[in-house]
Amino acid sequence: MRRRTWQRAAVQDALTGRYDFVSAQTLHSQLRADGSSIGLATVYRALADLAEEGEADSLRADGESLYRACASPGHHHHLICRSCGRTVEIQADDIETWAASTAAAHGFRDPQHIVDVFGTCGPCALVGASETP
Amino acid sequence: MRRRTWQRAAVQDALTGRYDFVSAQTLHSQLRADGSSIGLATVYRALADLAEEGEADSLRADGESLYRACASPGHHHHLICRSCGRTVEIQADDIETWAASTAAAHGFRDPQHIVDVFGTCGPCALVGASETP
DNA sequence: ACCGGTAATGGGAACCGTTATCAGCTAGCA
DNA sequence: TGCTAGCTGATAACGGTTCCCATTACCGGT
Ligand SMILES: [Mn+2]
Ligand SMILES: [Mn+2]
Ligand SMILES: [Zn+2]
Ligand SMILES: [Zn+2]
Repeated sequence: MRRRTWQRAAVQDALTGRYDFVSAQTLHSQLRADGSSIGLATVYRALADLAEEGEADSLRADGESLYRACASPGHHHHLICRSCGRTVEIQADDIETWAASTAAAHGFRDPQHIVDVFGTCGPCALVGASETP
Repeated sequence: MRRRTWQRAAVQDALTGRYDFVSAQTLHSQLRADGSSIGLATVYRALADLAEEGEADSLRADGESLYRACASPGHHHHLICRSCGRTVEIQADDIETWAASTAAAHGFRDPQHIVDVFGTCGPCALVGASETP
């Protein structure tokens, strides 16, 4: 069974309180700055568990894993600001059927797909690439 | 200017001689096994250069960069076998326009997208997940 | 409330892919 | 055939992640 610890709750709360994708190390720093004594390894474990349970989405960018507590419960994709990390959740049935039919057309079974769109969001485009509103 | 060394040629040849995505370390091991004295750092540099020149495509999987000498010169995506790495190059104009319009619809500029499909190819489905034909 | 077992924690070491360093080498050119 | 700037490769360093393991604390049973 999976025990409920204040550390897991803290990670989940910190994640839910953000609008962007965040790394384990960033989240750990934030928690420490807020006075928590949580360990880095625990943050890694909690995020991995949340992702496994479907409570968080994860993606890899710049060689690190980023996590986000998504509002949409089902399968969806992301439109992510390169500058500030602001994320929009995207539902696209066309993509789902395209991926499935493309795989089938080439004799590939059990298709999965990775679809992510990156760009510069409106606020970041105004302010310039350096700051992060 | 960029010099032409036997090391770069060896990396390019080794890459062209494969049908799958490979890591720098795997390619280095293969070259060494074939009698070459090429260094690991050189393989990393050569692959990075080939990718920059558009001679090779790269993607990240399981925390490592994989490279492939693609036949299609322009922008395209990949259908990749999880088991053996066999890769099919995919052209999908629908996806291109979808990604661009989705980004624009949410006020995101300079959109880029990552679209990869993974599955089990025909031969691998027959043989079972353990072997790699 | 009190155990007892057992999953979870956390600090540090280990791991692993990748990049930086730098002395020696060599492709390309006059 | 020399010059020289770019290239090579052994090794050290780096950064994110995972492992290790002694200690802690959650939780079901009493
Ligand atoms: Mn999808
Ligand atoms: Mn595309
Ligand atoms: Zn932004
Ligand atoms: Zn296959």
